[in-house]
Amino acid sequence: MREAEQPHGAAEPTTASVPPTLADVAALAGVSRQTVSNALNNPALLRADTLERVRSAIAELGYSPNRAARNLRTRASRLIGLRLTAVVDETANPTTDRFVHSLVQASREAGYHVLLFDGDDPDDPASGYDALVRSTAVDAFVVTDTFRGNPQAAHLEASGVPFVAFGRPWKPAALHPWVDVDGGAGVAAATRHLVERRHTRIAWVGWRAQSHLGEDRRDGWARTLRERGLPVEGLAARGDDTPASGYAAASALLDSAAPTAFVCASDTLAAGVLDLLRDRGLGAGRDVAVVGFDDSPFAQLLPGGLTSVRQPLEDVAVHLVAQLGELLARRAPYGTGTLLEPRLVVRGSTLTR
Amino acid sequence: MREAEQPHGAAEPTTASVPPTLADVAALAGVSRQTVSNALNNPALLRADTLERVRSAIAELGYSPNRAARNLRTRASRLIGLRLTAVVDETANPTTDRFVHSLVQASREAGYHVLLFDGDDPDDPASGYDALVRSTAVDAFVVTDTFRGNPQAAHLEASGVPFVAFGRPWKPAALHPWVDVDGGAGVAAATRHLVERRHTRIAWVGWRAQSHLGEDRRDGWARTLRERGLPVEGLAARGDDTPASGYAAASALLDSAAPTAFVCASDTLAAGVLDLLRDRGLGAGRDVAVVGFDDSPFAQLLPGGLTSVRQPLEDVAVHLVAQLGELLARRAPYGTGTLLEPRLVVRGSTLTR
DNA sequence: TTGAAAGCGCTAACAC
DNA sequence: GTGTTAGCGCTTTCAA
Repeated sequence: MREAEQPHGAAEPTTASVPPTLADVAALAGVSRQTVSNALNNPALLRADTLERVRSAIAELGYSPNRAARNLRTRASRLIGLRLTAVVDETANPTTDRFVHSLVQASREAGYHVLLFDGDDPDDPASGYDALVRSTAVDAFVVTDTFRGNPQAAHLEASGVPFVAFGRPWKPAALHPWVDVDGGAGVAAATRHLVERRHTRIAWVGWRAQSHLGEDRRDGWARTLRERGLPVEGLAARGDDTPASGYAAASALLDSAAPTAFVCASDTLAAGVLDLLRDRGLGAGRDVAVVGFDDSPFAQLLPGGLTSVRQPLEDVAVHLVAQLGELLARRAPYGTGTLLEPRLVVRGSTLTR
Repeated sequence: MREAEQPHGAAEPTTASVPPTLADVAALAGVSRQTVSNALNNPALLRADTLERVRSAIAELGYSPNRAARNLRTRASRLIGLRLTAVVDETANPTTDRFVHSLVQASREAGYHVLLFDGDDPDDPASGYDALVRSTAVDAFVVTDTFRGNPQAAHLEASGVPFVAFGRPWKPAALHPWVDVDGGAGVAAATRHLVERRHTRIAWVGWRAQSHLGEDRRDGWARTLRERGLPVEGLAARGDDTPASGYAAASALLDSAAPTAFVCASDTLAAGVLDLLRDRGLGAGRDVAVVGFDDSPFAQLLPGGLTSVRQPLEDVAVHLVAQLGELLARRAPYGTGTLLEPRLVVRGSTLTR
C-alpha cells in the first residue's frame, strides 16, 4: 500500500509522474467526469460558469485526454498512415521531404498526426497496410505511388480501407479520392518559356514509356511544339531516371538533331544533360538551355541555377487531408479528383540567350 | 435494428467490417481469452498443441490485437515522436529525408512506429511535445536539433520525458543518451585527402562561431593543417549557410590568400564556392579543389560530382533506437553517448589535379 | 444542463 | 498450462 505516496499538493505542476485523468479534473472542478468530457467534446452543452470552472481545472492540472482510452472508445486513432517508399541508390528523393513536411502540417490543422511506416516485404502489396488497419492503428492512409499502377492501391480499395492517393488512379473506374499534379501542364509551361526565348529545336529527355507519369509530362512537351508548329520528330529520348541516362540521351540527340534546348522529365536527368554540355564545352543557358522537373535542391544550388518545374506539394497535402476528412466523415465522396498546376521556376539554365 | 445484418459465415475473410477481437479467436480456438493473449505475448507459457490451435485461429480470422486497447492496458503506445524542423527557404534539408527513413526502418525492427509532428509555436519550447506526452500518444522522442543549444531538450529533460538526442548535449552534465556524428573527424579526413593531393593552401568556408556544429567541423580542418605544418591564418571565412555566403567567402579568400582548395561546412556553401569558381573561369577539381559536407543530392548530381562528407545516418538511427530501447526498459542508461565517424565520398571536385 | 451506468478490447494478477 | 476477475480512461446511452 505504499505506492500511493502522493505529493503534498495534488494540483501542482508535477514532473511527469502519473498524468491526471478525467476523474482528477472532475474532482477539482466539483463536477462529474461526464461533464468534463462534455467540456472537451461538446462545450456548447455546458453552462458558461461550469465550463469556465472545468477549463481552469484542466489548465491547473495540465490535463490532456488519454489517447489510448479515447481511441478505444471512439474506434479512431486520428492517425494518418504514410508509407515511405524505398530510398533508391542512397539518394534522397527530392520531393519526399517537402511532401512529408507539408502533409504533417496539413494534418495537424485537421487534428491528425502522421504515422510513418515502410513495407517489410516489397513483394506483398498488403505489406504494412493490413496490420495497421486491422489493429486500428491508423484511420486512413495516404498512398503516394499509385501512378505507376502499383498493386497496393488496388489492394487497399478491395479491402475497403479508407485512403486517398497522391497520383491519378491507375484505372478509369477507381473509386478513391485522389490529388495529383498536372505534370503535362508544367512541362508545357516550360516548353512555352523556351519557345518565347526563340528556341525552335527543343528536345525531350524522359523516361521509358511504361511510366504514366513520364508520358504525362512528355505530352506537355509534344503538345506545345505541335501547337507552335515546331518539330517533334527525332527530338525525344527515353531512359532510366539517372544522370548517366540523361548524359547519353543528350549526347545522342545533340549529334542527331542539334537541339538548342532540353526539357527533362526530372532534375536528375537534367543533371546528366548538364554534365554532357560541360564535357562538350557548351555553356548551360548560354549555348544550350536546360529545364528540369521537381525544383530539387540541386536545381536551386547549381551554379547559375537550373530552371525547373516545381510541384505545389503544400497544396497537394492540404487537398489530400481535406478529402480524407470528408471520406472519414461520411461515406460519400468517392470518385473525387483534384488536379493542381505546377509552377515554372526560371533560373540561369534557360536565361542567358 | 437493421444494422446488424451479419454475413453468413463469421469466419470468412470479410472485407473490413468489424475486426475480430481476442474473444473471437478464443471462441474459435476453444480456449479462454487469456490464453490467446498469452499466445501473443508469452508463447512459452503455452503447450505446443494449444499454441498451434490458437495460432491457426488467429490466422484464420486475420486477427491483429487492437492497438488502442493494448495501449490503454500497457500504458505504452510503441510510438516514437519525431518533430520535423521547419523547412527553411522552401529548400529541402538534405539530411532530413535520409534520416527519417533510417529512423523508420530502425524503429520498425524494434517494434516501434514513428509519429511525426511539428511545433505549432516555435517560441514555445514545449510546443507539441507536452501535449503528446501528457496524452500518452508517444512513448519517447527523438530530438534532432540539440546541437544549437535549443531549449527543447532542456525542457524535455526537466519534465522527465524519455528522449534521445541526435546531437551532442548542449551542456556537459546532460543526463540523456545521445548519438552524434564526429563532424571534426569528417572534415579532418577531407583535409588530409587534400593534403595528399599536394594542396598546401587549404581554406575553410564555414558558419558563424555561435554554431557548435560549425566549430566542431572547423576544428577538424584547423587541427589537420597544424599537424601537417600548413598555414591556417587568414584562410578561414564564416557566414550564413547560403550559397551567397559561400560565394562571397570564396571571393574574398581567393583575393587575399590564394588558396588552391576549399573545405566547406556544408554542400550549400560549397555550391556558392563552385559558383564563384565558374564566374572566375576556374575549373572545380582542375584548378581549385572543393569539398562539401552532407553528401546531398546536389553533391551527387553536380556535373563531375562534389566531394563531400557523408554522415552515417542509418547507423545513427540504429543507435538512437537501441538507446531508446534501453531507456524505456530500465531507468538506467542515462549519460550514454555515441560518436560515429562520417565517411568521405571522393568525386570530381577534388580529383583532376 | 448535469450525473450514473455500461462497456470499448486488452493484459496483469491470481486461482485452478 | 489454463481460466477467472478486474480495471486501464474514456465516451455514449439514458435518466434526473
